[in-house]
Amino acid sequence: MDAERQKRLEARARILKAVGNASRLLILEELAQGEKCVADLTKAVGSDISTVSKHLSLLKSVGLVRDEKRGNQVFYTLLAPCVLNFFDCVESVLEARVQHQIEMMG
Amino acid sequence: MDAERQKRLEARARILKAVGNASRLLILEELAQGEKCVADLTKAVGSDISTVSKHLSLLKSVGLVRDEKRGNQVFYTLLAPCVLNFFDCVESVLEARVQHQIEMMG
DNA sequence: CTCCTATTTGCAATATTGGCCAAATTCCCA
DNA sequence: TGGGAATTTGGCCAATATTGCAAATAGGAG
Repeated sequence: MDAERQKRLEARARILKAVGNASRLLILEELAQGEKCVADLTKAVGSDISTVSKHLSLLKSVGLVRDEKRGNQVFYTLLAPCVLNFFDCVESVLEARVQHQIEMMG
Repeated sequence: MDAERQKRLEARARILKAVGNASRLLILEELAQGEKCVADLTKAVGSDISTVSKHLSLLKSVGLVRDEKRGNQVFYTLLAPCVLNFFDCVESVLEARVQHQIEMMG
């Protein structure tokens, strides 16, 4: 595979990989409702705050969210709401899988 | 986070994770042109055929592709072309990132 | 300045992934 | 039945990812 294509695919993969994690998906869902601070997101996710902070920093590094410090808290905002459209496609894949499993049983 | 939501998010994450890898993205792009056998995909990807076979089996396990044995070769088909729509969103994120970097420099 | 709160960073432990090689499997053809 | 080609599977290793704890940092209030 040529190097140019390789680079392009790796750039894409980096973003998609960021979305391929349950905790980060939860964070994105929460942020879809509007900006949230790290503490709020930590409550929602249920892991250590340092873990959540790292997830956020990853999402930020790929450009999916933005952070803004106000007082001593940091608020995160969803930058690419289009990622939420992924989910329709993903759901359709899940449903097709279930359908397929039912057929296999019959 | 409640267990139901957790499960739903993990199911989604599994699918998205499958897409978050450069080799697998390449495979999906190739399959977007029509069905291909493992050997053809191996040529395109450039890793060992056993590696490509494992990528394919992962893509199949999450329901993104289907396989069909004909003779002694196995042909893979893209089942969820909607994943290709992800890429527009991903591209927009990439471009926004570049834009942001330019602003930072100015 | 000092304390308190919110967040990030460094570190170590553990888990997962991606890759290759070798062996097993499957199917065709003689 | 035996051999050869295509693919999958198992084993193993290196690289990467995920997590929590503890320490560092940044900001606001007194």
